[in-house]
Amino acid sequence: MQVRMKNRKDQIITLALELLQTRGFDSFSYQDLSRELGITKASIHHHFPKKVDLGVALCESIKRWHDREYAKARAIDGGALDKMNYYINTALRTVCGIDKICPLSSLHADMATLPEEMIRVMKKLDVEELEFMAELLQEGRDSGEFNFKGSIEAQAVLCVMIYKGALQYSRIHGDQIYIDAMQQLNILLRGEQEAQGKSARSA
Amino acid sequence: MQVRMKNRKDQIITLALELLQTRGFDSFSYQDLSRELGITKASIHHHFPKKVDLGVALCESIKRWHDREYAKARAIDGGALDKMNYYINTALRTVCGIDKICPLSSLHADMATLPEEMIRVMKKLDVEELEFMAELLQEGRDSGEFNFKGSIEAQAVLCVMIYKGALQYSRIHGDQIYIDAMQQLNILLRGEQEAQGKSARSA
DNA sequence: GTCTATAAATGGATAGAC
DNA sequence: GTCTATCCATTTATAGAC
Repeated sequence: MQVRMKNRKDQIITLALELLQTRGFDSFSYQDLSRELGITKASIHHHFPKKVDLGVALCESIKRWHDREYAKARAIDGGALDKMNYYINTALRTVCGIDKICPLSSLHADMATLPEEMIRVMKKLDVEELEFMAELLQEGRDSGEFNFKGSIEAQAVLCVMIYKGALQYSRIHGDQIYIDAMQQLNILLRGEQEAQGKSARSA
Repeated sequence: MQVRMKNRKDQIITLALELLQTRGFDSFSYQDLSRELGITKASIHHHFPKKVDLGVALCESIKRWHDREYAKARAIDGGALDKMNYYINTALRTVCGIDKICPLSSLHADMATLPEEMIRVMKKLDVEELEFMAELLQEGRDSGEFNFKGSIEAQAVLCVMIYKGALQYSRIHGDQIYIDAMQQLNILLRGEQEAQGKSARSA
């Protein structure tokens, strides 16, 4: 599956990220990593002495992923909806596959048991994601592509909750619920306009 | 805090539910329960031999809570929005307080590690919640109180994702994000109408 | 960087006395 | 229904050899 090309540290992070998204930070162990990588627990401890070290590395990895995907989305040749679509339905959807949730959602759920260091980064990642959404919403509203009511900030909050929730629910109830949620989000953003034809039907 | 009036079994369930909402099913132990209740682990095992037994009891408790609150909401003397408001902003918001998430959201996050028995009930609870939302949305649309676009089912999915997400985010980022999300949900449901005055401003 | 070995603590669980 | 005592597996973590 994975073309053994990265160094061990990156291999561990890649696998740990996957386990974070499927089981949660508390619910995967050094033993899980050791088994799947074919090295001992002690070796993992060599790269990440304490689990919190691994946790912080995971947060940093998520941060890099975010920055990379925000940049790719911004570079999309198209409107705000195209950019948002790329981020949600290509970028996020791809790292989640059929059985994983957004890594940030996973951290949210484990909040009460996470070390303080991880909480701080997690909060920052949340804020950055909301700012990115707000940026796209502003762009879409300015261009006339979007027609939602209410403040940009409140709408950004709504968007994030919807697509993260859709990923969580689709893991349990299958693809259709994700499709439903995304289609409804589309309608919601476009406001008065039609979903497909963009043909304004002003009463 | 808790007026020692219920039997042990109920005391355990009450506390376990709280721990489920704060830490997640995998991340609280018989030891946690034992410590806070002042009885030994062995005593807890007497009431719930295996943890899955406790888990199933928790699911059943959530189910009873749901049925009770759905009934109370339906009995509200008012429109669909009042009923929805009761369920979300009174019932759910109260059991979550400032530091807890919706118990069903907690189970969602732990999905990969939960025993099959719990998954089955969890799915059923999800479906029932979506049906309840759909019922309120239908009522509101019929009465003209709501003006959202798209199918009832898709909109129900959206609502659930929004209020559950709002509870998760507010635990991390404080009340304001919850208020923002709820206000935006309100606007979204009323559609063309104004949020407060209900004065139709049909262009 | 990886291993063996091992420690110390925790978690789920059971047996049997009171 | 609650306790003491105990078991076994797992988890995080460290020491030290190769």
